Amino acid sequence: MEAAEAKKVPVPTIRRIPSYLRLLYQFQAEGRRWISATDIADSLELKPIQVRKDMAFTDITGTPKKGYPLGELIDSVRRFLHWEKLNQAVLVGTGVLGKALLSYPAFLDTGLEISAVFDSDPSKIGSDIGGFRVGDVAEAPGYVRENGIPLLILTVPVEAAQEAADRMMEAGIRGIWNFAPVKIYTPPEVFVQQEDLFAGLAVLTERTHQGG
Amino acid sequence: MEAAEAKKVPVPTIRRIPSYLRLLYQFQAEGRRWISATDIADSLELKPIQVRKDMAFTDITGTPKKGYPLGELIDSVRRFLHWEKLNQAVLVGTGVLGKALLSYPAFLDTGLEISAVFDSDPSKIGSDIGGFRVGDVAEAPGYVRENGIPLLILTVPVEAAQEAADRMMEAGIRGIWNFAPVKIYTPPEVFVQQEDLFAGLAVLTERTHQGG
DNA sequence: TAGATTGTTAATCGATTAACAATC
DNA sequence: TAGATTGTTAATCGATTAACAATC
Repeated sequence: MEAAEAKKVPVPTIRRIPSYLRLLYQFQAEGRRWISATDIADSLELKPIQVRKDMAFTDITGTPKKGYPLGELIDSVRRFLHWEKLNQAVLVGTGVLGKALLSYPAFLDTGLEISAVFDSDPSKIGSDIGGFRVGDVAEAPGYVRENGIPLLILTVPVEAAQEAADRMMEAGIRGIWNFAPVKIYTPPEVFVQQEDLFAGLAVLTERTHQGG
Repeated sequence: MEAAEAKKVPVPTIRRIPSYLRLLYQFQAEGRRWISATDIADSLELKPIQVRKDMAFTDITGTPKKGYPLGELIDSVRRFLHWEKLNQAVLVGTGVLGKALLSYPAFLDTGLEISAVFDSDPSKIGSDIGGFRVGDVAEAPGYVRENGIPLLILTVPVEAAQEAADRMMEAGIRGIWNFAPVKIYTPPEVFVQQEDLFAGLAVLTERTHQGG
């Protein structure tokens, strides 16, 4: 017999929540104390019912007529995303995309902490990129194992992605943020978030040509 | 009275199709002539019925028992995405993300052509980034209007995104690929593809903590 | 031929939206 | 108080999956 499984939160809900959080910080900067689902929905062109349904997945409790207490709502949303604590990651692959992520200013307040950076290119190993000293990818698994790093940001070329992922999974990686435009195969306990620029480009070109 | 509207293709379908296309190029490199939905599904860990349903939105016709003729299928998929012809874009904002996109090697075969690059920072205007000479953003609307550029790649900071989008829409931009993590408001005829890194990060952190 | 595969029609599943009682 | 808003339960909508006849 099994314990009752907590119902999985729908992916579309998870994806909307960071946009709510950004808005909540804005409202906070404006000195607001209470925020209703209607306030959020109006700003993001969503329906209030959808915002309420999403918020119900966090542990916030609203107050009829007033909405949600802003400070508590921010905390609740951050806990939901696990952004209230540090999420340590190693980044493998210092091509243009890897470099961009290393210098991306907006990862503050997400709890994402890139704690080490690796590459296989001897001409890059030992160099400094965005304040990180680039290590030899051969040393990455040891680093991950010793420090119990849960997350891998994978920004290597397509041909190198599966091999790199395999080595890091052996070292205990639990989740992979994959920017290489290729499917990587993992056992069910390792989660892969595929970031596919071409999927986005496809939606752009297909939809822009509609009726145009 | 209206003409019968062509049924809109579901966004999840559009997003999967570039991954099919990459795989088809691989099969082509291996010398294959016929590809079945099962071949594709096995490689991508999808169900064959889903691949067949997706392919039905392109203009390919398969052959029972054999599958799809590979060359025709590639053409059909590229036409579906409008990647068989040039998709001209201007890029505004040469921060880390903009630079990365300008140097991103994988945009070949997508029909995306960045034809000009602009920034508002005087220290960047006139400089060379990834082989592009950076123009003054003030000149961007004129360039877009004169050349009939349909697409805008928006990689400016959050605070500048709406204003930049507004100027470019006045100049006739039809679709916006927005990398700034903020909602931009557009009239219904201008399509926005929001590329939100934080949405992806949210899925990664939420799912990786599940049961872990 | 027999069996693998397509394309179509129907069933299922899951997310969004609506309705509404409770309430500060 | 009256009205705006929450949280819950039900209805709708759209995408995925199943079933199956047609067929090379």
